[in-house]
Amino acid sequence: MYTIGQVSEMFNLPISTLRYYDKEGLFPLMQRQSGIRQFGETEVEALRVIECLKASGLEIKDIKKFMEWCVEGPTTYAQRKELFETRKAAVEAEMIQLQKTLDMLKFKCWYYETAIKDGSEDKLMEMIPDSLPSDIKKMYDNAHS
Amino acid sequence: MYTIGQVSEMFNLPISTLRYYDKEGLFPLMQRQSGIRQFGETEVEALRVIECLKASGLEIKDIKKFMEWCVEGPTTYAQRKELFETRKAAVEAEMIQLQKTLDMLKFKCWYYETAIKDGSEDKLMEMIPDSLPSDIKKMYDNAHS
DNA sequence: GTACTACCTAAACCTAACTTTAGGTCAAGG
DNA sequence: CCTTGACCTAAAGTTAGGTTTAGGTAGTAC
Repeated sequence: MYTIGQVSEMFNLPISTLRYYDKEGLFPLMQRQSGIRQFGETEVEALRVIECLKASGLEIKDIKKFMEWCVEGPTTYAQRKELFETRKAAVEAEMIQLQKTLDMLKFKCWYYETAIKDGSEDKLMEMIPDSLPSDIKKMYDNAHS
Repeated sequence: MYTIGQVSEMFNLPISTLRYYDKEGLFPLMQRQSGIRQFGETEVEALRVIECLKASGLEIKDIKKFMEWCVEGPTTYAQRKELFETRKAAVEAEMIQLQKTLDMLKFKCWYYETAIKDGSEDKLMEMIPDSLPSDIKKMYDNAHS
């Protein structure tokens, strides 16, 4: 069993955040000892799942719903599985988007490196792809597609 | 030249968002024709960069700063390059984090699939890794590391 | 000439996820 | 005893990134 302060250190989360999560119903089974929260293994594991679901883009109120399903027992296995499948698809989609963003950023890094080396003097030049040599424009177009 | 409505359709962004971006100073060179915004190639290209920087996690006020650097001309190439290098690093870090999240989600999908097949009846079983067989726990631990 | 559409502004409103504040309990140490 | 530290609550405040509202202008279609 851990106090809220210990869990705060373990997860590097402010105490206020843990209390907020509790208020939002993310620890439906948490016990109290004369008013003081007692974080057990269940709550610590719940926090790991919370961080995962949050990182996947799920909102607090939907994480709460998931925690309620957990309390309901095996009858909700299918719903829980579906939730994770949906989150998996969402994260995969986000990674594809992030990869495109990364390609564009790499192009921009290369672009400014080149611009600095060549000591160009065009104002806002990086915004006018048509003015670039065709091989560079190709790299540019790839970065934008 | 495009109207705000045309740009809204091109980028699939609400008109209100474009006006908000303008108010925040994201199109420092935009012209007006008797009060009406005129989006030129500069603004369209700016919007592409805005979407990229936003997707990289940059805040609006910092995107504005970047746009001001663009107006200042070649003297700010180094700062702009550094900004993109920083964004690149941020996105790379986020992708690593997302990959970890994805591993955990995949484990959870597999976990519930197994739980459904085996028809287990443990309440909150997915929160008690110690109760799992060691080969499964290994997969679990991998997913958590 | 009037209805419709697309544009405009300023300012109020909204939401999620926290954080801060103000005031209170309780156990241990000096 | 009284102060310090760790816990508690309810409620107000914060921030980013928009969206909505209310009221107005301007060009075209009938």
